[in-house]
Amino acid sequence: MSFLRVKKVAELMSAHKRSYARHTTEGIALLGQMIRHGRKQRKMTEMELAERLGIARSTIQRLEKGDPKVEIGLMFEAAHLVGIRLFDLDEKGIRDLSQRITDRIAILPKHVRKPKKALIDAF
Amino acid sequence: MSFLRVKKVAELMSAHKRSYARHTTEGIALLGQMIRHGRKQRKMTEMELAERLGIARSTIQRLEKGDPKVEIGLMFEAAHLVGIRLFDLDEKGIRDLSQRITDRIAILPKHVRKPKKALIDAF
DNA sequence: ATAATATGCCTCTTATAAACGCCAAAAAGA
DNA sequence: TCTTTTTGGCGTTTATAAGAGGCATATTAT
Repeated sequence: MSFLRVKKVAELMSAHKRSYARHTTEGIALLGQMIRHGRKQRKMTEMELAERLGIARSTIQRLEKGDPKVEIGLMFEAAHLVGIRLFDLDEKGIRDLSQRITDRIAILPKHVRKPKKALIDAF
Repeated sequence: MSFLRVKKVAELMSAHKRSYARHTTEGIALLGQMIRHGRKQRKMTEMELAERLGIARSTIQRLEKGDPKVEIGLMFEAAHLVGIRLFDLDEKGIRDLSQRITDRIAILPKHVRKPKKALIDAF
Protein backbone atom coordinates (compact mmCIF):
# COMPACT_ATOMS: atom_id res chain seq x y z
CA MET A 1 0.00 0.00 0.00
CA SER A 2 1.25 3.41 -0.88
CA PHE A 3 0.55 6.61 0.89
CA LEU A 4 -0.75 9.59 -0.98
CA ARG A 5 -1.22 12.94 0.58
CA VAL A 6 -4.90 13.63 0.89
CA LYS A 7 -4.52 17.12 -0.37
CA LYS A 8 -2.79 16.03 -3.53
CA VAL A 9 -5.49 13.50 -4.25
CA ALA A 10 -8.25 16.02 -3.74
CA GLU A 11 -6.43 18.36 -6.03
CA LEU A 12 -6.20 15.78 -8.77
CA MET A 13 -9.80 14.77 -8.40
CA SER A 14 -11.23 18.27 -8.58
CA ALA A 15 -12.39 18.63 -12.14
CA HIS A 16 -12.75 22.36 -12.40
CA LYS A 17 -9.51 24.21 -12.31
CA ARG A 18 -10.08 27.75 -13.42
CA SER A 19 -7.24 29.98 -14.50
CA TYR A 20 -7.06 33.73 -14.51
CA ALA A 21 -5.14 36.12 -16.70
CA ARG A 22 -2.23 38.02 -15.22
CA HIS A 23 -3.95 41.39 -15.22
CA THR A 24 -6.80 39.80 -13.28
CA THR A 25 -4.73 38.20 -10.55
CA GLU A 26 -2.48 41.22 -10.29
CA GLY A 27 -5.36 43.65 -10.18
CA ILE A 28 -7.07 41.73 -7.41
CA ALA A 29 -3.82 41.31 -5.52
CA LEU A 30 -3.32 45.04 -5.73
CA LEU A 31 -6.77 45.68 -4.33
CA GLY A 32 -6.04 43.24 -1.53
CA GLN A 33 -2.83 45.04 -0.68
CA MET A 34 -4.64 48.35 -0.63
CA ILE A 35 -7.18 46.95 1.79
CA ARG A 36 -4.47 45.61 4.06
CA HIS A 37 -2.65 48.90 3.93
CA GLY A 38 -5.82 50.86 4.62
CA ARG A 39 -6.71 48.62 7.53
CA LYS A 40 -3.35 49.09 9.17
CA GLN A 41 -3.40 52.81 8.68
CA ARG A 42 -6.65 52.86 10.58
CA LYS A 43 -5.16 50.58 13.20
CA MET A 44 -7.75 47.91 12.82
CA THR A 45 -7.05 44.24 13.44
CA GLU A 46 -8.19 41.56 11.04
CA MET A 47 -10.75 40.56 13.63
CA GLU A 48 -12.16 44.05 13.96
CA LEU A 49 -12.54 44.48 10.24
CA ALA A 50 -14.16 41.07 10.01
CA GLU A 51 -16.65 41.94 12.74
CA ARG A 52 -17.56 45.26 11.25
CA LEU A 53 -18.25 43.52 7.97
CA GLY A 54 -20.02 40.65 9.64
CA ILE A 55 -17.73 38.05 8.12
CA ALA A 56 -15.08 35.61 9.32
CA ARG A 57 -11.46 36.53 9.87
CA SER A 58 -10.40 33.81 7.48
CA THR A 59 -12.28 35.64 4.76
CA ILE A 60 -10.42 38.85 5.52
CA GLN A 61 -7.21 36.93 5.06
CA ARG A 62 -8.29 35.67 1.66
CA LEU A 63 -9.39 39.17 0.71
CA GLU A 64 -6.08 40.73 1.55
CA LYS A 65 -4.16 37.98 -0.19
CA GLY A 66 -6.05 38.72 -3.35
CA ASP A 67 -7.92 35.45 -3.70
CA PRO A 68 -9.91 35.74 -6.95
CA LYS A 69 -12.66 33.57 -5.53
CA VAL A 70 -13.99 35.88 -2.85
CA GLU A 71 -17.23 37.54 -3.72
CA ILE A 72 -16.89 40.97 -5.19
CA GLY A 73 -19.40 42.41 -2.76
CA LEU A 74 -17.20 41.63 0.23
CA MET A 75 -14.10 42.94 -1.51
CA PHE A 76 -15.73 46.26 -2.36
CA GLU A 77 -17.36 46.57 1.02
CA ALA A 78 -14.05 45.99 2.79
CA ALA A 79 -12.27 48.40 0.50
CA HIS A 80 -14.76 51.13 1.21
CA LEU A 81 -14.64 50.53 4.94
CA VAL A 82 -10.92 51.14 5.09
CA GLY A 83 -11.19 54.26 2.98
CA ILE A 84 -10.61 53.11 -0.57
CA ARG A 85 -12.87 54.84 -3.03
CA LEU A 86 -13.50 52.71 -6.05
CA PHE A 87 -13.84 54.46 -9.38
CA ASP A 88 -12.68 57.68 -7.77
CA LEU A 89 -16.28 58.75 -7.95
CA ASP A 90 -18.74 59.98 -5.41
CA GLU A 91 -22.27 58.65 -5.19
CA LYS A 92 -23.69 61.16 -7.62
CA GLY A 93 -20.89 60.63 -10.07
CA ILE A 94 -21.55 56.92 -10.10
CA ARG A 95 -25.23 57.38 -10.74
CA ASP A 96 -24.57 59.84 -13.52
CA LEU A 97 -22.09 57.57 -15.22
CA SER A 98 -24.44 54.66 -14.79
CA GLN A 99 -27.16 56.63 -16.51
CA ARG A 100 -24.91 57.55 -19.40
CA ILE A 101 -24.00 53.94 -19.96
CA THR A 102 -27.64 52.92 -19.81
CA ASP A 103 -28.42 55.50 -22.47
CA ARG A 104 -25.63 54.24 -24.63
CA ILE A 105 -26.87 50.69 -24.35
CA ALA A 106 -30.33 51.84 -25.35
CA ILE A 107 -28.89 53.04 -28.63
CA LEU A 108 -27.19 49.78 -29.47
CA PRO A 109 -29.25 46.88 -30.86
CA LYS A 110 -30.77 44.99 -27.98
CA HIS A 111 -29.76 41.60 -29.26
CA VAL A 112 -26.46 40.84 -30.87
CA ARG A 113 -26.76 38.72 -33.99
CA LYS A 114 -24.47 35.94 -35.19
CA PRO A 115 -25.24 33.88 -38.31
CA LYS A 116 -24.52 30.30 -37.33
CA LYS A 117 -25.63 28.52 -40.50
CA ALA A 118 -22.97 30.27 -42.53
CA LEU A 119 -19.61 28.96 -43.71
CA ILE A 120 -20.06 25.44 -44.95
CA ASP A 121 -17.13 26.04 -47.24
CA ALA A 122 -13.87 27.33 -45.90
CA PHE A 123 -11.66 24.66 -47.46
CA MET B 1 -53.98 23.75 4.78
CA SER B 2 -52.61 26.93 3.42
CA PHE B 3 -50.36 27.39 0.51
CA LEU B 4 -47.15 29.29 0.84
CA ARG B 5 -44.93 30.11 -2.01
CA VAL B 6 -41.85 27.94 -1.80
CA LYS B 7 -39.61 30.86 -2.57
CA LYS B 8 -40.96 32.92 0.27
CA VAL B 9 -40.43 30.08 2.69
CA ALA B 10 -36.89 29.48 1.56
CA GLU B 11 -36.24 33.17 1.94
CA LEU B 12 -37.49 33.19 5.49
CA MET B 13 -35.58 30.08 6.41
CA SER B 14 -32.24 31.23 5.11
CA ALA B 15 -30.39 32.41 8.15
CA HIS B 16 -27.68 34.49 6.58
CA LYS B 17 -28.92 37.62 4.93
CA ARG B 18 -26.00 39.86 4.15
CA SER B 19 -26.53 43.48 3.29
CA TYR B 20 -24.32 45.79 1.31
CA ALA B 21 -23.84 49.52 1.46
CA ARG B 22 -25.16 51.65 -1.36
CA HIS B 23 -21.76 52.54 -2.79
CA THR B 24 -20.99 48.84 -2.97
CA THR B 25 -24.10 47.75 -4.81
CA GLU B 26 -23.97 50.78 -7.07
CA GLY B 27 -20.32 50.33 -7.84
CA ILE B 28 -20.79 46.71 -8.76
CA ALA B 29 -23.89 47.50 -10.77
CA LEU B 30 -21.88 50.09 -12.66
CA LEU B 31 -19.18 47.58 -13.44
CA GLY B 32 -21.83 45.15 -14.63
CA GLN B 33 -23.30 47.75 -16.94
CA MET B 34 -19.90 48.51 -18.33
CA ILE B 35 -19.35 44.84 -19.09
CA ARG B 36 -22.69 44.58 -20.82
CA HIS B 37 -21.98 47.69 -22.80
CA GLY B 38 -18.53 46.48 -23.77
CA ARG B 39 -19.83 43.10 -24.81
CA LYS B 40 -22.43 44.61 -27.10
CA GLN B 41 -19.96 46.99 -28.63
CA ARG B 42 -17.87 43.99 -29.56
CA LYS B 43 -20.95 42.23 -30.83
CA MET B 44 -20.60 39.28 -28.57
CA THR B 45 -23.54 37.27 -27.30
CA GLU B 46 -23.87 36.26 -23.68
CA MET B 47 -23.11 32.71 -24.78
CA GLU B 48 -19.92 33.69 -26.58
CA LEU B 49 -18.61 35.66 -23.65
CA ALA B 50 -19.48 32.78 -21.35
CA GLU B 51 -17.62 30.30 -23.52
CA ARG B 52 -14.55 32.45 -23.84
CA LEU B 53 -14.45 32.73 -20.09
CA GLY B 54 -15.25 29.08 -19.58
CA ILE B 55 -18.30 29.81 -17.46
CA ALA B 56 -22.07 29.41 -17.74
CA ARG B 57 -24.33 31.91 -19.42
CA SER B 58 -26.34 32.24 -16.24
CA THR B 59 -23.23 33.55 -14.56
CA ILE B 60 -22.77 36.18 -17.24
CA GLN B 61 -26.29 37.31 -16.53
CA ARG B 62 -25.55 37.67 -12.83
CA LEU B 63 -22.34 39.51 -13.66
CA GLU B 64 -24.03 42.06 -15.85
CA LYS B 65 -26.83 42.57 -13.36
CA GLY B 66 -24.28 43.47 -10.74
CA ASP B 67 -24.84 40.59 -8.36
CA PRO B 68 -22.49 41.22 -5.39
CA LYS B 69 -22.06 37.50 -4.87
CA VAL B 70 -20.18 36.59 -8.02
CA GLU B 71 -16.51 35.99 -7.50
CA ILE B 72 -14.33 38.97 -8.16
CA GLY B 73 -12.05 36.96 -10.43
CA LEU B 74 -14.82 36.33 -12.93
CA MET B 75 -15.96 39.93 -12.82
CA PHE B 76 -12.48 41.28 -13.51
CA GLU B 77 -11.77 38.67 -16.14
CA ALA B 78 -14.99 39.47 -17.98
CA ALA B 79 -14.35 43.18 -17.72
CA HIS B 80 -10.91 42.84 -19.22
CA LEU B 81 -12.15 40.61 -22.01
CA VAL B 82 -14.60 43.23 -23.21
CA GLY B 83 -12.01 45.96 -23.07
CA ILE B 84 -12.43 47.51 -19.65
CA ARG B 85 -9.13 48.38 -18.05
CA LEU B 86 -9.37 48.32 -14.29
CA PHE B 87 -7.37 50.91 -12.38
CA ASP B 88 -6.60 52.73 -15.61
CA LEU B 89 -3.19 51.18 -15.36
CA ASP B 90 -1.14 48.99 -17.61
CA GLU B 91 0.65 45.88 -16.43
CA LYS B 92 3.77 47.70 -15.42
CA GLY B 93 1.87 50.44 -13.69
CA ILE B 94 0.06 47.88 -11.57
CA ARG B 95 3.25 46.17 -10.56
CA ASP B 96 4.90 49.47 -9.68
CA LEU B 97 1.98 50.58 -7.56
CA SER B 98 1.86 47.17 -5.93
CA GLN B 99 5.50 47.49 -4.99
CA ARG B 100 5.00 50.94 -3.52
CA ILE B 101 2.18 49.70 -1.35
CA THR B 102 4.26 46.75 -0.22
CA ASP B 103 7.03 49.12 0.78
CA ARG B 104 4.61 51.28 2.69
CA ILE B 105 3.25 48.31 4.57
CA ALA B 106 6.78 47.28 5.43
CA ILE B 107 7.20 50.57 7.23
CA LEU B 108 4.04 50.22 9.30
CA PRO B 109 4.08 48.00 12.39
CA LYS B 110 3.38 44.44 11.36
CA HIS B 111 0.77 43.82 13.98
CA VAL B 112 -1.84 46.29 15.03
CA ARG B 113 -2.29 46.57 18.76
CA LYS B 114 -5.47 47.12 20.72
CA PRO B 115 -5.41 47.25 24.50
CA LYS B 116 -8.37 45.13 25.54
CA LYS B 117 -7.93 45.26 29.30
CA ALA B 118 -8.11 49.03 29.34
CA LEU B 119 -11.03 51.33 30.02
CA ILE B 120 -12.84 50.02 33.01
CA ASP B 121 -13.85 53.60 33.73
CA ALA B 122 -15.57 55.73 31.09
CA PHE B 123 -18.55 56.61 33.26
C1' DA C 1 -44.46 36.92 -42.29
C1' DT C 2 -41.43 33.66 -40.60
C1' DA C 3 -37.29 31.47 -39.41
C1' DA C 4 -33.41 31.81 -36.50
C1' DT C 5 -31.18 33.52 -32.69
C1' DA C 6 -30.62 36.07 -28.23
C1' DT C 7 -32.24 37.09 -23.98
C1' DG C 8 -34.93 36.61 -19.43
C1' DC C 9 -36.12 33.80 -16.00
C1' DC C 10 -36.87 29.53 -14.10
C1' DT C 11 -35.40 24.75 -11.49
C1' DC C 12 -32.27 21.26 -9.99
C1' DT C 13 -27.70 19.57 -8.95
C1' DT C 14 -22.91 19.92 -7.83
C1' DA C 15 -18.81 22.22 -6.52
C1' DT C 16 -16.94 25.13 -3.32
C1' DA C 17 -16.67 29.66 -0.64
C1' DA C 18 -17.31 31.19 3.88
C1' DA C 19 -17.84 30.14 8.67
C1' DC C 20 -15.89 28.20 12.63
C1' DG C 21 -12.52 26.67 15.66
C1' DC C 22 -7.85 25.42 16.90
C1' DC C 23 -2.99 25.88 17.45
C1' DA C 24 1.73 27.66 16.85
C1' DA C 25 4.54 31.47 15.82
C1' DA C 26 5.36 36.45 15.59
C1' DA C 27 5.46 40.71 17.49
C1' DA C 28 4.08 44.72 20.34
C1' DG C 29 4.02 46.66 25.03
C1' DA C 30 5.12 46.43 29.85
C1' DT D 1 12.47 39.56 30.13
C1' DC D 2 7.49 37.82 29.91
C1' DT D 3 2.66 38.71 28.85
C1' DT D 4 -0.81 39.57 25.63
C1' DT D 5 -2.60 40.10 21.28
C1' DT D 6 -2.25 39.52 16.37
C1' DT D 7 -1.42 36.88 12.61
C1' DG D 8 -0.72 32.54 9.55
C1' DG D 9 -2.33 28.39 8.48
C1' DC D 10 -5.10 24.18 8.51
C1' DG D 11 -9.21 20.81 8.93
C1' DT D 12 -14.17 20.34 9.16
C1' DT D 13 -18.87 21.74 8.38
C1' DT D 14 -22.50 24.43 6.26
C1' DA D 15 -24.45 27.69 3.15
C1' DT D 16 -24.64 28.89 -1.40
C1' DA D 17 -22.53 30.25 -6.00
C1' DA D 18 -21.93 28.37 -10.37
C1' DG D 19 -23.08 24.85 -13.72
C1' DA D 20 -26.45 22.72 -16.65
C1' DG D 21 -30.54 22.81 -18.97
C1' DG D 22 -35.40 24.10 -20.28
C1' DC D 23 -38.98 27.19 -21.94
C1' DA D 24 -41.26 31.54 -23.30
C1' DT D 25 -40.59 35.85 -25.25
C1' DA D 26 -38.18 39.47 -27.74
C1' DT D 27 -35.58 40.73 -31.43
C1' DT D 28 -33.26 40.49 -35.73
C1' DA D 29 -32.59 39.23 -40.60
C1' DT D 30 -34.64 37.24 -44.53
